[in-house]
Amino acid sequence: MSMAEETAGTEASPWGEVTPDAARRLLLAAVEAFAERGYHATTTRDIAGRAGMSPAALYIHYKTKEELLHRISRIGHEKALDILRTAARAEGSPTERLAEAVSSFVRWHAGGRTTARVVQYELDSLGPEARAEILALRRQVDAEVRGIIEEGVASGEFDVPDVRGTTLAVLSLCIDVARWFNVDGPRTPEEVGTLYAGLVLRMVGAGEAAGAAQR
Amino acid sequence: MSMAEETAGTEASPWGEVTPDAARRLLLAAVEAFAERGYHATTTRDIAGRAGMSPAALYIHYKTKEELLHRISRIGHEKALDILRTAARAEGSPTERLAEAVSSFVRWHAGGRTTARVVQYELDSLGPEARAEILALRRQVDAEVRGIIEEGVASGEFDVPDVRGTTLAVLSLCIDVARWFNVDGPRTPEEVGTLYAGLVLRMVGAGEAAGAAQR
DNA sequence: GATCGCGCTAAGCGCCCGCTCACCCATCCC
DNA sequence: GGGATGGGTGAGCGGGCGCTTAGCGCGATC
Repeated sequence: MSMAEETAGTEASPWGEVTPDAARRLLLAAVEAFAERGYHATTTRDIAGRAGMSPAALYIHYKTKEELLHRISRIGHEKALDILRTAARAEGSPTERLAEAVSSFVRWHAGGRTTARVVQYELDSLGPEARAEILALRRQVDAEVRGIIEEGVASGEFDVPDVRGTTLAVLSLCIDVARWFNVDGPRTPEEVGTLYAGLVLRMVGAGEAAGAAQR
Repeated sequence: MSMAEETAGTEASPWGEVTPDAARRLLLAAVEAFAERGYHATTTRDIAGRAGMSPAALYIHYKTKEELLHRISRIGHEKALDILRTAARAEGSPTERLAEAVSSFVRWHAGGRTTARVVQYELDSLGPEARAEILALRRQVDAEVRGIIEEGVASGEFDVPDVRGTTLAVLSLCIDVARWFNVDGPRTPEEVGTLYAGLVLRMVGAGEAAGAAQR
């Protein structure tokens, strides 16, 4: 009832694919609760209550509380991967594509902080098989960013001595936005995205070549 | 019994000041448990068991489970602040001091990943008053790093359009090391510290001035 | 308009949580 | 040697947890 405006601030929350309606409401309630208090501190009674249902209703749509987290995590990672893939496979130089990848990835983590928090920080609460599935998605995320950086190195635009380490650092920087970003703070997701894209280009040495060309 | 080698790998864990001995063993057990499973998923029975004591023994030394987390968090933040202060107030140019600050801060997060994880990621599990106290320490941490960057801008060594935002990004980058660093992984804390110091110097535009001077 | 099936609820099971309490046993002071 | 002190234990409390089950209301079907 109070979460109807969810579609407004966030960039088109990807929960549209979840059906039926009651299952989606429960998932949305779980995302909110997990983000606020963490998975283990959230009770099934709390989730059901936020969705306006009785505790037992949850188990009609999901086998366990963990299945809720698993579904949230998979959908979230797929969305994150989709964002990076779109940026990585767009037209343009590695510099342009890296900037777009970072800024859109950061925008997602800042704007959809609620979801991103759960997706990025509750991984350990999953069981072994579910975690393994999510880790495979993470490896694809890493490969996507590493690909852009490698292309930039190959083209001479970037100067990166340690590609794997720098990829790790870039992703780490973006992901941690979900931890500290505050919706009531002074910065919009767009501003943070722009700031971070600039910082990352410096990290890969993209400014130097551009600067040298200008001189 | 199995945690006697704690002093080996880690850089002189700061728990020496905690007395008596039983209280320190409980604190150490709590750090391990909180880092592995999170605060809410850890039971007092688990903590006491790791320390080789009965569940009731915990309440002789600590009023509640939360007091354990509070103590860990305060000691950890004080140690982190101490590390940054030492680097910030050393002799040398802003470039040298920023590099030393980042590399030592990162070494602490990687080497003492167990402690750092609890310190950096379980803040929300504290009550309002305890959290407020810790947040004050965090503001001092931020001010220390911002100070170095401001000096570098003033001296012309750095080129930083957004000092507050860049400070945030630098700290975020360092802190997130505690999330992904793996002791069994390919990198030592020293290597990550060196890598990150280089990346941060690029973020503040320190390479440019040096590069320009070399040309 | 009776039947069926599905989404949902009320009630509650068994378990384990944080925490307490009555008591134990070394050590130390006199 | 007797008594106080303080770190420690075993048993257990009230309560809240994840999850189950019996049954209810209601729209679709014929």
